[in-house]
Amino acid sequence: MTSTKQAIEPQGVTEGAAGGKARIERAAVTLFCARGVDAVTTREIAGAAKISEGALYRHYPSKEALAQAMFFAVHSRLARQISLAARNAGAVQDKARAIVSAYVSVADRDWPLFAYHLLTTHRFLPYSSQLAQSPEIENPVAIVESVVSEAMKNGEIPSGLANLKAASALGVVLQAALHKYYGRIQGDLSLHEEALANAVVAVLKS
Amino acid sequence: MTSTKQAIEPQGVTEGAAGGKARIERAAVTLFCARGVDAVTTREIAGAAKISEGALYRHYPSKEALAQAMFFAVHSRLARQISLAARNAGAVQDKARAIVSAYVSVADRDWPLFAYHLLTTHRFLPYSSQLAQSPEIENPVAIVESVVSEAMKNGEIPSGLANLKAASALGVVLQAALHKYYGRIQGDLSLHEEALANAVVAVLKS
DNA sequence: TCGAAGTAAGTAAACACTCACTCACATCAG
DNA sequence: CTGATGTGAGTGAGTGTTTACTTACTTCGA
Repeated sequence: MTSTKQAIEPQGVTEGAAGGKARIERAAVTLFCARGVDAVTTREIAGAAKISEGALYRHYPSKEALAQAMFFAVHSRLARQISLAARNAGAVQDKARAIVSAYVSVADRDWPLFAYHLLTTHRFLPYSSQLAQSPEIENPVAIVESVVSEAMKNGEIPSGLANLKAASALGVVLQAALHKYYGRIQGDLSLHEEALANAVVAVLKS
Repeated sequence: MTSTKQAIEPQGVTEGAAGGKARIERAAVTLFCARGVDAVTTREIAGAAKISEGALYRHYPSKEALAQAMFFAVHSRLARQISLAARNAGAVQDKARAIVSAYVSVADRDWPLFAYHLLTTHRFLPYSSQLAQSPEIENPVAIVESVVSEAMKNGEIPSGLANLKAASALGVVLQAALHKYYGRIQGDLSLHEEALANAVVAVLKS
């Protein structure tokens, strides 16, 4: 138990010990959330992480690279978990519940990091299509859209605009997360997993 | 018809003619959306508005004041329309439909301005509680929460956490708007008013 | 002893904002 | 009608400060 890496998840960014790099990442994510990437200075990040400004550049070549790395750490984790959830279950309802479960568990596992992703998506999405690791399917939104689209073809849910329905379903969960960030909802998101899943299913069937 | 001011709404910010101030506002909102308030320079705004940097300061005392003014222009318009919608109708379903209608009509009336509001809410919400024009009720989110809360008391919808349900209901509409901004949904939001309203009602009843 | 991690003091560029001045256009006393 | 006076909007070249990033040097654990 002492040296085994416990590698179910590859010990994600910013989690675990308090090494210099981890402290930088935690400080950066918290500050970026509170004031926005562009308004936070490298001096502030270094100060909050209790290292000098120069040391920051031992770990990341630029502020932008740090901001990007933090974003894609959650983004790819989300994509992986959701893709898995979408593959496993059978009926749409089950897939929906599994996807909601994946979202809230990623959010609760590292809330500051998830909040950062939530608040800065529109800043980094352009990069996402540039990089295009997998053809397009490694994007949480795209995965949800394809699940909805298939369920419409199967006649499991009323047909309509898959894009729109996917957006609405996602919104149920993401806005709840946002309201948690604003302090309007307390406690772990997983406390509300049941209610959120029910709401998502209701949207899909509407 | 030639000289009457047609003043149903007080000819909102950035709408109408192409005067210097209006050009500044349109340019600023567009740039702020695309790259974020902090990343956009005053020189860029002036350039896009085809005036000099100095002229910008004849109309607004600072870049931040300009950004704030644009935000609260939509924020208060939204609050007014939603408050009206919430007051008029009787049953929750009707209120929900009226509120959705208010959202999409504000969004369609001046989409760039609405998109700016959508993308920068988390930046300006702190100010909103500082200013606190009306005790708290002039906030779109708070209005929706109180509608949900009352409907729960009346037994119109299953009881539960009003905050959570309000967030989920709002998410249905706001995420759809976001997806329109990302280009995943085309055309005016009002094209989807019916579908969105149905989804919101489904969430409330879930 | 060697390299990764840290420090303190830079530097050049970019930024928000200012300032002295111009200009087109009202207003209106003589 | 006309010339003086005022005004709101515009210009463009600054100004001081702040910023991301660099560099030369130190520390220290394996």
